[in-house]
Amino acid sequence: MEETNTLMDRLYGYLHKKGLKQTKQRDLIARTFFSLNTHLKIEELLVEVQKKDPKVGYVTVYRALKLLKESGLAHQRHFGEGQSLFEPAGGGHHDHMICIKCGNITEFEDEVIERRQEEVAKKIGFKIVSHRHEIYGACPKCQEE
Amino acid sequence: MEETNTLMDRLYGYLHKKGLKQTKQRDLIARTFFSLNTHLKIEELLVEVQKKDPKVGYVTVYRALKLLKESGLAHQRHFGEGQSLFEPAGGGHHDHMICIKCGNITEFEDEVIERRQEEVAKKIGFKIVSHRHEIYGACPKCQEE
DNA sequence: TCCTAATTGAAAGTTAATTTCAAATATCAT
DNA sequence: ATGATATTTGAAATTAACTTTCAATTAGGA
Repeated sequence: MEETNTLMDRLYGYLHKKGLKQTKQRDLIARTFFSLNTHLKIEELLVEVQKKDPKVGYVTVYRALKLLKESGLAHQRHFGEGQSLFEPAGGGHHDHMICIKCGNITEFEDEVIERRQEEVAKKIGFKIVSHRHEIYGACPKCQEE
Repeated sequence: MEETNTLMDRLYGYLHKKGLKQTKQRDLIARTFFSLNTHLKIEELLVEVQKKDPKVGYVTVYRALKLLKESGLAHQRHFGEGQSLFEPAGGGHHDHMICIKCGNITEFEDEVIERRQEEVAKKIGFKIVSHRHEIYGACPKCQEE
């Protein structure tokens, strides 16, 4: 996968810059994460990783994701309650629509909302650093039933 | 406080309807919560409640807030990480701006964003049940320094 | 007042995240 | 290639926030 290799290179660059090491576990975890290219719980990624190497433990996946987050290559999301999800930080900014029935997550981006939000903040003199906008409801598939 | 009494009446109505009991602890907790009228962690509300009655425990505050939530008189929010916050559900819907320096929370509501969000969802056939829109950054006061 | 179901509070249990630590491993300098 | 050394790994222990359990207490209708 093309994209995965680019992201791996970025990871190697970060590791080198920080004096950290390249290990086979980290390599496997990051590669798996990037190629799945979706929103995953730590446990879910662990399962995928263990298909390749059953000896890798939860903590190693946990730490690898933490590292990816620090390096800017992954985002950690906290939808609703429960475990957090990680997603590769490939494209630009986007927000999320979460199906409360099947759990499916759709990304969206809307220029009008983004701009309007800037205006709302400016009006009260608030300086935006980040934001999250999540829409919960039923995806098309789950409305059929 | 006028508003507090109205909310207390709504609570009593709910309790009666559900066959639940009116107790001095619940009364104190709800009254304190409504009169503070802000975003509070369970622990924070506990501290306030204990100023009046030191014997009230964490679990009782926890359960009282759960009840207020079920009755629609409080909303539970999960900003960032850590503990959740509860706020009285007095007014209508609103979203939040959170200062990442001082923790101050400002509410906002914008018709343009609300409407636009409906359109975005409609476009992909997603049926909105709820949403949350949080803006993180620096409040006016924290930008001065 | 009495009876019964609801409530309280302390302690125990749960869930997800995080830290600790000894053994293993990667990288740097020979 | 070899050795020295700092990093990494994985299991187990710890933490943090929330939730449940259970015996004793209390509210409120009969």
